[in-house]
Amino acid sequence: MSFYFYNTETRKKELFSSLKEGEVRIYSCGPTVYDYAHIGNFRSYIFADVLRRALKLASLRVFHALNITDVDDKTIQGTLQKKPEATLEDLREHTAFYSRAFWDDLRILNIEPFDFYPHATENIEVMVDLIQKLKEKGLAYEVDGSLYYPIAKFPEYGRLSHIDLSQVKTGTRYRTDEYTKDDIRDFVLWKAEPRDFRLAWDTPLGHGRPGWHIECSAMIRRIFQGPIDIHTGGVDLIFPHHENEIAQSEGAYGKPFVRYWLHCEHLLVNGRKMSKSEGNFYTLRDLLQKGYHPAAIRYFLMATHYRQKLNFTLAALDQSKEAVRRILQTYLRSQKAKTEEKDDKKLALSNYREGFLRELQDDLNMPRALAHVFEALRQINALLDEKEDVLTHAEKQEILSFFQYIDRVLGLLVYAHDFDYRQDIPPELMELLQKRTEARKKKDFVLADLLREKISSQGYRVVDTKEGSFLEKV
RNA sequence: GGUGUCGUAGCCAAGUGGUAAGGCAGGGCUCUGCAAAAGCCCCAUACGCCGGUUCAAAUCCGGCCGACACCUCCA
Repeated sequence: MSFYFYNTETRKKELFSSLKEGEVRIYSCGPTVYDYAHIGNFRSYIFADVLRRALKLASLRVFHALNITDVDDKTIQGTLQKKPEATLEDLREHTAFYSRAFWDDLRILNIEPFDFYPHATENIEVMVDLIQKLKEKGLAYEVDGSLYYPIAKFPEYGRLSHIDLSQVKTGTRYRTDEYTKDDIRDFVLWKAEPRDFRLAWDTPLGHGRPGWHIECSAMIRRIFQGPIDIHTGGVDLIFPHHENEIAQSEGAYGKPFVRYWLHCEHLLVNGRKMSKSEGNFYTLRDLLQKGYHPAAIRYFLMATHYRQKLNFTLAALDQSKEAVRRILQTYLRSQKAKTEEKDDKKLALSNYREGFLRELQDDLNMPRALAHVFEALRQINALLDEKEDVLTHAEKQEILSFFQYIDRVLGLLVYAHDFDYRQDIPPELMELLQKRTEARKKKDFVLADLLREKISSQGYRVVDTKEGSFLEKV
């Protein structure tokens, strides 16, 4: 069994093979740390997470980098706003704040740590080297100290985004006369800054700072020393960002750069792209504050196929929570099941397990993978019903190992505790429950129901089972 | 204007030539003093509209309608 991925460059689902057998090198475009990331951004990181987890589930070794853009117009602007005389140290402080917020968010969403987190500001030299290489090859020209890439000299420019350059609009959306570039579609490699501007570096290229696109090309080179297998990002990066990366990397090294380009579709709000500039975004913090659970958010973001636009609504988040609850409820129930001394086994989950992986291998078809999970849940619950929560060791093992297996990709079990409501009950409520139990024994149902209402008014519900009564926080 | 994507049940969402996965909601049942919770079962003759190809189409082709995205910083 092998993976198939939809490659943006060929617009086809292709059989995946890595450069080095058994190993996969991935680079995912990460955040610019000028503000809190919104959950649309996180869709793309969850996608990267699911990708790496799926590859690992299939026993491949993954080397995965996520870059942190910590210098650009926005980070500089933010720093200067706080302190007009800001230095690079201030820039670092400013971006460190949002970096930390970003790490927190990744952890909250249970996104596995990546292997490399290259920061742009820590790779200035590498970028300078790359730009110099481009200069040597005649793939950079200077205007007023800044360096630009002449796309006319890279004949394959446009092959990723399938943009026909002759069709690109000119004159209407650009005011051509404002540009000093030879061709308005050329992009900047190095931006020269005035001597007294302190948020810049002194390099052999002069005093200035790198253009945005160069960082990915340079850092990929530094980390992987050559071509990579998979490059991911949101669809909005296809053009021009990734197109420019290709021009830079292949232009400089004359070798293929990326084997498979995978792009994740946008998260929408009311049918429109969630974005900072539109102002229609939610951060993870916003949603947590509204009381939504990280597990519901993680599930919501990964349950739809990554190449499908996904419309965000709070109602959809509620639906996701119910789905997660169902998964975790069954997990907890299985975990709590008693065992009996028999060695027969009345269920086999291997079909679901194999189906789960098979669907993921088909271009990460998570909706189908999840369908297998829910079908398995039905089997498991039916067995637990039939055997009144007493399983054989073999059965319990089969079930728990199934959960462990799917969770290597789903990453939901860490939240199970939060869905196990029967804990941390205030003592006074336990007393009321006790009184109710006594009332029921005496068949004083009027009093019992009164006590139940009292408890529920406190935000807890009474759950009667064969083993006795419990309280759950609603 | 160029390049693409999408339109499937009340909602979310797979399927892309062989007769509609899954989730949420809803209904029924089991359990219960009654409830609740939980579980099980049921729930689209139908895939935006109109034509065409085919033994067979949600799936391929053509047209139309609607929505969105990229072409500008953006995951």
